[in-house]
Amino acid sequence: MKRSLENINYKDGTEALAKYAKALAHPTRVAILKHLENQSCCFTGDLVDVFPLAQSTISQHLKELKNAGLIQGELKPPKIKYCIDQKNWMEAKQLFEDLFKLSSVEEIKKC
Amino acid sequence: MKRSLENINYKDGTEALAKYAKALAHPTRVAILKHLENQSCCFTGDLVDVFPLAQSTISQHLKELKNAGLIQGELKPPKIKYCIDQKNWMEAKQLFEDLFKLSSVEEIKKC
DNA sequence: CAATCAAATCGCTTATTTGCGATTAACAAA
DNA sequence: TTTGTTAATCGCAAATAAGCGATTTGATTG
Repeated sequence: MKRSLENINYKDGTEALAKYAKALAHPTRVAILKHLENQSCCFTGDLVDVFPLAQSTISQHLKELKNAGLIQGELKPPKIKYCIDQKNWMEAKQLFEDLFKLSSVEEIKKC
Repeated sequence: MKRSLENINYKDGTEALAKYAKALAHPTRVAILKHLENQSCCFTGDLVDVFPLAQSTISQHLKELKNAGLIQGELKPPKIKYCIDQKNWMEAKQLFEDLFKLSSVEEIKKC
């Protein structure tokens, strides 16, 4: 992929929002998060039972959620308990809120 | 990519949320939306001035935002005025709100 | 009709994502 | 130390996404 040489300077929070959105950009990952919310926490093994996906695939999705900072893994041998990462979860919540806040007030009258 | 033969039945709203998140999963598209919010509306030409990206690239991003339903184009010859699609924008807002609502209340005490 | 201007689309390249099976690593328990 | 269980990682294939220049389309104006 040819990329623009000059790297773009986005406004504050834009890239962070995109990062979180990317993590949410797959239905399985959204479903995992919803499952985490309902079950409080869960193990990878549980998810393999819930979704018709291979263990490696689930693990990969968990990895991406972890990389984005939305979840964290707590070692509970012989399993790993995944939980929502409250700090980043709240940051994401705020970023999405901010994005949707503006327009809902201003857009209607101006557009 | 080998796909699971059985297609997964996600809970209501999960795939819609993932669809919107995917549209937001690129900083340029987030920036475009913020720009739309600030400027009320804009033309593709304007965006080419704002971002160091080719016209075709901007157009592609606009197409994806349009496909996701987040924006709509109004013909204002010889230009096209893009606006937030209020109906879908509100649906997206609601879906993200719902996702983030649950955990913020329940998760802390249970986890 | 011809010229013009904006925006979409095409064709191509490269990067990333998604998925799987197989293997490896990590850790407890026997 | 060996065994068993769980999750991560590797290596691969295929699909998508991201970017660009070039071209085409669509609508207006001369």
